[in-house]
Amino acid sequence: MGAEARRGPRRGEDTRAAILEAARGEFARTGYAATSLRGVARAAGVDPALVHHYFEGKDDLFAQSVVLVSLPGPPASLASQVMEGSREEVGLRAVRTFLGVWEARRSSFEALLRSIVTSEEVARAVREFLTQEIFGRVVSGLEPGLEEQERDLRAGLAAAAAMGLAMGRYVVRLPGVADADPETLVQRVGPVLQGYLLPR
Amino acid sequence: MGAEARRGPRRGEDTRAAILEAARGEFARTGYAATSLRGVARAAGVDPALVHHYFEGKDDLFAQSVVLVSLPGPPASLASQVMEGSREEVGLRAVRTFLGVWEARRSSFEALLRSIVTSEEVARAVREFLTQEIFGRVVSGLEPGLEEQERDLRAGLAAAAAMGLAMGRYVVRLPGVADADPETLVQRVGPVLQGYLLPR
DNA sequence: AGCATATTTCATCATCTGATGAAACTACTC
DNA sequence: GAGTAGTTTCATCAGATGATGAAATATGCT
Repeated sequence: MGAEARRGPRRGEDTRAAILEAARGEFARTGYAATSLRGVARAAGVDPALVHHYFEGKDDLFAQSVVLVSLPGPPASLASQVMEGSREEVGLRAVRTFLGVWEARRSSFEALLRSIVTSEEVARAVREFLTQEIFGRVVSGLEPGLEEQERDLRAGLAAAAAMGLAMGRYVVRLPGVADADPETLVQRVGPVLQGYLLPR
Repeated sequence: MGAEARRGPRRGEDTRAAILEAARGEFARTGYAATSLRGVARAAGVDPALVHHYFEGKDDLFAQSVVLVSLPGPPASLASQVMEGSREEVGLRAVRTFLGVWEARRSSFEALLRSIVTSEEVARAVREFLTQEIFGRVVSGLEPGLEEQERDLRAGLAAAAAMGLAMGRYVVRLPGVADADPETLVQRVGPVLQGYLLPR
């Protein structure tokens, strides 16, 4: 007998934080659509109703646990961080910046990555973020007055290269890419982004 | 009154094919985990039990509708198709070959792509296919006797670039990449794969 | 002490999921 | 025409899911 869980607060435990942490893990494992609130509750060792007590629903939980954490700051500062310095090394700086952000927030970034595919909303957000906020600004900054089609192509190819690197390293875990030293990747992939952003 | 659906065969309709087609569409929209057999049945305008009548279960349906169709033939022939020709244009041929296969089987390929993220099994299969069957062979063929680490890195980077292109074009639909003419992509991305596979 | 507030659990809903067995129906063979 | 095999629908199951409202408990305030 006895194993009935007592109700009421448990001292010294930050349940909300535990739920957030568990949610990040679940979203990172299976993506938005396949993650269940009950699964999150189970992973957090908590009653499912508690998840609803702290968050409005699945959308809100995803926003709080993943999206808010994935961004290190305002997008514009990311873009300008990439732009700052010599034109010949934009590519290197871009890869270095991204890898830095990704590695530092690995699990929430992985969750975001896995959710691109399951949720059209997330896909749209990532598309707009990458093309408008980041690479669009960078390309326009490097070469103002470029016609729209060429600008989109350059920004898109750079974004695709970045996504490929992310997918290969965190989702598919390609040997050689998943276990490479970050700076190795910067040296190899940097010139590629450079070529996309500022052809010859 | 009247609206009860009659049982028994419907002449002239290939129901199994309709289910396969609907399944491909659903898997392509939301990936393996988020696709339900009932959703497939609904999309095919068919009773859910019929899906079970024709297929063993979700795994089987996925295998029949997506996996079997995604491969144009034995992997080895894909690899040799890429190798055939001048060394200086392996990159171009690789991108051209892949884009050709993808465009021709777009919806089943999209389903595969979306399922990489939701199913660890699919991810493993894709990883092994890309690194061992395709780019592993290509790199080894181009430069035999390369040490394992370097071979994995080159193959992995090439695979990552290909996946990025696929994600950008079919899943995230980056403007500039999603709507580009295939040959434009070949011309821009080809040199990148070339650089990964055969550095300088 | 007593009271208010926030936290946690329980019980329950309607809905969806994959799955199965049986019944109705059609088309074909003899 | 009777019978058989294959196709389709229906009824139903157990389990999971998102969600809600109410009860129980602990903590902090006065």
